[in-house]
Amino acid sequence: MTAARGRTSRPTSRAVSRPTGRPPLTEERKAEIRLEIARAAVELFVTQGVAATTGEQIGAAVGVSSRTVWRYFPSKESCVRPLFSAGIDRIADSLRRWGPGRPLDGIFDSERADEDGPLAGPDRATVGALVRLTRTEPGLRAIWLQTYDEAEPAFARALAERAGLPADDLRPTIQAAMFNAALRAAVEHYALHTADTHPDRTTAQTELTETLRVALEVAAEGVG
Amino acid sequence: MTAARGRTSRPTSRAVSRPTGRPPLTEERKAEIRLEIARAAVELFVTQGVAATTGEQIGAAVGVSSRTVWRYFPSKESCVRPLFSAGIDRIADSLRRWGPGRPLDGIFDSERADEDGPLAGPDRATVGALVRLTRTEPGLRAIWLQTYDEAEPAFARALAERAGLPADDLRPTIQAAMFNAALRAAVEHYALHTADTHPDRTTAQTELTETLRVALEVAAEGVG
DNA sequence: CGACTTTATGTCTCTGAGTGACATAAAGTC
DNA sequence: GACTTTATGTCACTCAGAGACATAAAGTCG
Repeated sequence: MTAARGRTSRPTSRAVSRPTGRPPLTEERKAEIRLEIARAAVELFVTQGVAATTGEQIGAAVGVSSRTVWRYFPSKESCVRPLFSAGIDRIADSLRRWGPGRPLDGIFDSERADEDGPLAGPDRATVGALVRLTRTEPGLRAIWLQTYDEAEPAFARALAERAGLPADDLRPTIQAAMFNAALRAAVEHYALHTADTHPDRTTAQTELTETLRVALEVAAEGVG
Repeated sequence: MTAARGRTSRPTSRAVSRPTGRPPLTEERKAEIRLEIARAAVELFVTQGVAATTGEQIGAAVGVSSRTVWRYFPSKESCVRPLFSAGIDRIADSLRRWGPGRPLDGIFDSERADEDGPLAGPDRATVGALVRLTRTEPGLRAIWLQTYDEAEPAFARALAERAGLPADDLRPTIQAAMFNAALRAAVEHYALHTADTHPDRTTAQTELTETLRVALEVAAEGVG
């Protein structure tokens, strides 16, 4: 197992006089392990299907017992979440850093969408396949939706702040849901229609950026 | 058990010479049973929490074995779906009957939203409580999201048709997702903020209609 | 009425997800 | 090496959910 065995990294900042003993895993290390389990799970889900893969198999693929898998993830399907949430987290960060008064449609190009957008990173192709799997695997679909759903309150807060409204106001709440849904639909559309037609990475990324640009445009226009 | 026992209703139109034997349950009868199980499940979920209620208990509450519960629903949490989907189905019907060229914001008032809108019907209060439960019960949240998610393709087709575009075009797909999300967010906001402040039925319904009107307005405006 | 047929539900059994309790190993301090 | 804390493994358990089969319900036809 390349993953979960031992190997505590040094915590950078000393907490105020921690008692002696084995130092706990850093959050970074935990995230690494989670990601390793996630990749193994996706590999199995794609090749065998979700129902046919057991927690035991997922653990074995990383050299870990099933019990440990459940310590890192609350359910079998949720093992894919780190792959899903990476892209959304980048968008949420972009939105958070975005100042008030500026139009939303500047988010991606200013933030180097080619590298930082959703579906970026080393798992681009994997996540694409995973999103496609969402169509046939209801359990994965649920995780996919849940991942976006959990980002929604943060969007709502940001939009409410920009508009100078209370955080639980109806309008920014609805706008956040719409913004979120537009992004999700765009990523899905990309994964389903244009992903595998462009094996070349840069072309594919350009397509994705264009798709997201349309999403922001439609979000700004509204549904007529 | 008031529910699932026997009692086949007469199929209205004879299928072309069905062979002899016990007639199958009509779809209406099946829907009745599903609804009865759903109500019992919600009752238990609200009072005990989801984790604490077993399939056996749900079945017992309707006088049916757990095996039968799984014949009507694929999972414990999905027992609540009939309550959730009723409102969305009404909206989908409204949208389907809506002619091309007309603005979306006429949907509800013309369709007597007070009686036919989401959260209408005898289960109005129950569904409100259920939507609130969604905040603390991830399993129910997943069903709630899934219910709306499944309505999305129909919305996308309707919008694509209105715009004279192919069904899988990017823009109507995104618009459908936004429209859907706006409705969902509005219903949630209503259930969380204004539902129990108006125990009076008509006042509550008026509030809901107003909330939905805002949702359609925001959907039409877009997120600025 | 009873023989026959089809459907709905119950019973039994099994796999696997997920949890809690406890044992053991890893990785540090003194 | 003694001691402490954390991470993981092992074992035992509950329950969700599915498959196989038996039985009951509800009809038709003689």
